[in-house]
Amino acid sequence: MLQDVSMTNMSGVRARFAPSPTGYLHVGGARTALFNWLFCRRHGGTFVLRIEDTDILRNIEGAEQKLIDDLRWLGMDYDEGPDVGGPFGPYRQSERRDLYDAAVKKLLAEGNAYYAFDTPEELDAMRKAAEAKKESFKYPRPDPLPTEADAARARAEGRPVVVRFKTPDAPITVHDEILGDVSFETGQIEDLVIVKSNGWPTYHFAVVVDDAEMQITHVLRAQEHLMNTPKHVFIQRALGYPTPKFAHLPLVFNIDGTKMSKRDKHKVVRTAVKDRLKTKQWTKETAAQIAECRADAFDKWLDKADTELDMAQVTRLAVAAGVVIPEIDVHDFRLSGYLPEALVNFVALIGWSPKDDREILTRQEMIEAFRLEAINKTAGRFDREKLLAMNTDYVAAAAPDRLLGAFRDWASVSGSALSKLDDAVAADLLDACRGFRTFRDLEAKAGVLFIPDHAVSYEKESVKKVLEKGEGRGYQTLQALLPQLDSLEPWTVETIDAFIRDYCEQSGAKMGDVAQPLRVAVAGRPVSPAIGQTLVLLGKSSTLARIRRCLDLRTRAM
RNA sequence: GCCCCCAUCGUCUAGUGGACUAGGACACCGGCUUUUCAUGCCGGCGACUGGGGUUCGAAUCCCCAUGGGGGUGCCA
Repeated sequence: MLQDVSMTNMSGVRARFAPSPTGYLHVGGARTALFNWLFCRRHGGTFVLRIEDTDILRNIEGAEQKLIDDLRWLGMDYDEGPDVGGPFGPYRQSERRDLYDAAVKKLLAEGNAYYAFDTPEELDAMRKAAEAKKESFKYPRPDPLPTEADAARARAEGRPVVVRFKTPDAPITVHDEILGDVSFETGQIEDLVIVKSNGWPTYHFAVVVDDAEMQITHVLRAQEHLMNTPKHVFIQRALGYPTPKFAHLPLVFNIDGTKMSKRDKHKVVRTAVKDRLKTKQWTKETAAQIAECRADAFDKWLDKADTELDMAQVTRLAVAAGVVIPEIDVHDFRLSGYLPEALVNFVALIGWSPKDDREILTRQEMIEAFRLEAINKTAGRFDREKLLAMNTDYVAAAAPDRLLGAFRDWASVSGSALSKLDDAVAADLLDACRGFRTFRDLEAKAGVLFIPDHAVSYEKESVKKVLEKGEGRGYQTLQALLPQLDSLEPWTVETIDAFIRDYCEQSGAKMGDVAQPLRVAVAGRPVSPAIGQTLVLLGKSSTLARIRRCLDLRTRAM
C-alpha cells in the first residue's frame, strides 16, 4: 500500500480538506479546499478528503454527499476519501474511534492528560466569575491529578467525565508558511478537553491523531485556526508525532466586511419582510401564509431566530418580497447559474495571485502558478460584482459544447422549465442570448418563449408604451405584420430580419417601431433576444398565436 | 478584558529600498456600438492609515499609535 502511494507521489506532499458534514459546502470552505487541491496538484502530492463528524449531534443527514457533489462540481478531485477509499482509511472520523481511544490511553498513561468531572453549569459559572473579575478564564488544573479510581467514582455518581490535555508549562513558537513565526507565552493555553463526556474526541484531538495517522505533511486551513495551532503542536509532541507544515489562509468576508454566514440569507429576507410590514403592504398573517408556516414560528423568525423557518419557507417570502437571497454556499451559485470554472477562478484570487496581471486562468495555469509564498496575509472580501463579471467572461469564452453541458446541469439542478429543451434548441437559445451573465439571467430573458402561449402575461407599462401609444400605433403595426408573417417562408433568422428590414424601408418605420411591438406581443415585455432570434426560438405558429392573442386581448379590453 | 494576526484605489490585487508622476481587474462616471435587455469598445475618477525612526533614498525595513479581524466551547 505505502509503496503504491510513494510511486505516484514523488514529492511526498499530502494535504487534506477536512469539512464537517453540517450542510452544503460554504464558499469559504471551497476556497480552503481549492488551495489544498492546487497545492497538491502543483507538487504532485496526494489530496485527501476527510469527514470530521465527531460532533454526532451536529451531523446532518445527507450533508456528506452534498459536500462531495459540490467538490465534484467544482472539479476538485481527491485521491483519498470516504467514497473512494485509500490506504489510510477510513476517512470518516466517526469510524476511527479506536485510534483516538488508543491515543488518549497513551496520553493518560504517560501523565500528559487527565480526567475532569465538571458539569457544563460549573464551567459556565467559573467563566462568568472570571469575566466579572475581568480576568481571562483558564481551567484550573487539579493537584494532584485525578486517578483512574476518581474517574470511576465520578462516573458512578453520574458526573460527566472528560479528558483534558495537560498543556506543558512552556512557551511555544509555531512556524506558519504564510505568517512566519507566531509565539505564545507560557500559560497562554489552557488544558483543553480532548475527549468529551460522550467518549468522542474533540476536534483538536481527532485532527492531530488523523493528520498524523494519515501522514499529512501540510495543513492548509483558515486563519481562524491559528490560535489552535499551538494546542495541536503540543499534543503532537506528547504523542510523538511529527509536526506538519502549517499555512493559515486569510479569511473571506462579505463585501461589507461582515462574516459570510448562512444567516445572511435570513437577514436579507427578514429586512425585506420587515419593510413590507412597516409600510403595511403585508400583515403578519399574510406573511405567515406566504411562508406557509405557523404564525408563532413566523414571529420568532422575525425576531432573529433563524432556525424557526426553513429555506423553502424563507425562499417563498423572498420571492414574494422581491428580494434575491444572497448566495453563500457553493450550491447557491450552482443554482444561480454560475459556471464552476468561473467560481473557482474567482475564489482562487481571494488571498492569492499569480503575481502578474493575469486574472483569467485555467485550472492548469493556476496549478502551475500556485505557490504558498504567494498567499496573502490579508483577509479578503467576496465581491459578487466581480464574480458576475468574471462569469460573464467565462460564458462568453466557453466552447459551445461546454456551455451546453453547463446549461444542462444548471437546468436540471435548478428545476428550470428549460431543462425540457432538446439539445438543438438549447444550443440556439444559448447562441441567441450571447452576452448573458448567468443561466438564471438567460432564463429571465428568454424563458417566456418556452411557456404555453396562453400563459404569456402582458406587462402593463410596456403595453401602454409600445402598443397603445400614438392611438395604438403598435397594434396597427402588428395588424399589418400579421398576414405577411403568416406567409413568410422559410422561418429563419435571416428571412425574418430581411422581412422586417424591408417592411421598415417601405413603410418608413424605424426598426424599433416594428421590433418592439412584436417583442411585447410575443414576450409580454420589451425584453427578449434579438427579434429574429426571438421569433425563431418561438417558432412560427406560436409567434402568430401570440400576436393574435395580443390583438384579441386588446379588442376585449375595449 | 486577555491572547494572536493583519494594514496599497470602494473591492480583489501588483509592488520585497531607487525602474512608482504606484500597475492591472471589478465597481463607479462619461462616451460609442445596438431593433429591446444585456454584451462589447474607448476614456475618466480613484490608494500606499497616522506618527516617529533607519537610509543618500522608503509603499517596501524597525518602533509606537490607530483601525480591522480572529481566538478565548465537552463546535469544527
